Amino acid sequence: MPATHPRQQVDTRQRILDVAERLVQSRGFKGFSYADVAAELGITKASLHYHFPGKAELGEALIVRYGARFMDALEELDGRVSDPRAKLEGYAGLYAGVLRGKRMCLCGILAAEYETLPPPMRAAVVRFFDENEVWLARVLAQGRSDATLSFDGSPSEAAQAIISGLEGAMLVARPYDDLARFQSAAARLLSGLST
Amino acid sequence: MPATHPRQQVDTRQRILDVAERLVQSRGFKGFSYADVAAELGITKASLHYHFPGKAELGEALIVRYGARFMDALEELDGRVSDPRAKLEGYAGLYAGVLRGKRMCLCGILAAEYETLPPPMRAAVVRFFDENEVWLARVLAQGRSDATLSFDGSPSEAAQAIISGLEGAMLVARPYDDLARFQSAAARLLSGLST
DNA sequence: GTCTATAGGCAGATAGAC
DNA sequence: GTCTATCTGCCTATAGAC
Repeated sequence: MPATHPRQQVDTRQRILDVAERLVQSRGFKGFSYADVAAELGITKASLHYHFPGKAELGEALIVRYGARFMDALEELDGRVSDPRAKLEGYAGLYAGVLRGKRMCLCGILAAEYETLPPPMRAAVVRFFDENEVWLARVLAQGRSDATLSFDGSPSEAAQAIISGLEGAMLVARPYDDLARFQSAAARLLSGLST
Repeated sequence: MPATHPRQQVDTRQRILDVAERLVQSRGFKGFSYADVAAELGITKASLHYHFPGKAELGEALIVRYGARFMDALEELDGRVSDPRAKLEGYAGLYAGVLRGKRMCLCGILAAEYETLPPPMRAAVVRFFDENEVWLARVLAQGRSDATLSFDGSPSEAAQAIISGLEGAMLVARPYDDLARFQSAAARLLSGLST
């Protein structure tokens, strides 16, 4: 089966996304420029515009890819472990992995810049949080039904608290460059759900 | 007792800080410009540079004033209520008040932009979190000693979890423009500390 | 696909008159 | 203290050659 796109173009597109993703996760969407990405890849700014017409389209593509990868990781987690409690630990571990790379969650940092984002990017950020909430709520509901987890309120509410708790833990841990600070807060979040 | 500075200058300086503070809390530090502030106050950009030589100095002054006001509010809270549990609710209420004004915590949004901040601003952001942690840890220690609160680990660790939990709850609630979402997460954070 | 060249705008900042 | 005028630099984006 032939590739649907010329290989070189696809590779360049992915490399652009890789560099831009790292820059956004560390410096924010307004904190990086086409010039930054171009310089790092050894190409020109004009070439970037061939792959992504504008910064808004690049930003949207970043969120879509990031969200898809995150969902893939959650599916992989579903296949690997069945215990709800272990799934939650795996979920927190995904965040820890991001922070280990000195990065903030892409959608967490974009949430901070939400007011200045173009509407398509705003919608994609909210979609990311919604998808996470759905996955977490399912795990929480399962855990409650088999009595491995215990919590007040609806699974969705509890899921929202986990998401915001982990995002906040990343946000604050990063200035301190202190992974343990994140781990401590994350463990505390999940321990409240144990039976 | 005469004012140490001419009244008009002081007022202008405060009005600059007021406008800039609101802009940073909604759009971020890189999301506003001297032109924005000047236009809103009906003065010129050049006048702003008289009061604050550069954006870095303006930003630092913003954090210092914000932190001082926050600490004042905590002192007022200490004088008004004595029950540790009520103090924590009052603490979360301060965050809720900020969010009600469609704003993010100043230092929370600056934490997201941390990598791009000038060093003096970085130090001031960390100082803000540290001061909050000290206050919270004292309340938590008191609550544990009089058995009105219960938690694992050190008061400082628990304090860090509260700060990051509330910051994250604001961060995520804002794209949804949903105060209830924040309140739900905040209540869940504090309920885990009750006896 | 990638380049050179450039447009057009906005950013932070300064000089100097009043 | 505030103004006008201006500078320099970086930004996103486009035109058109190769």
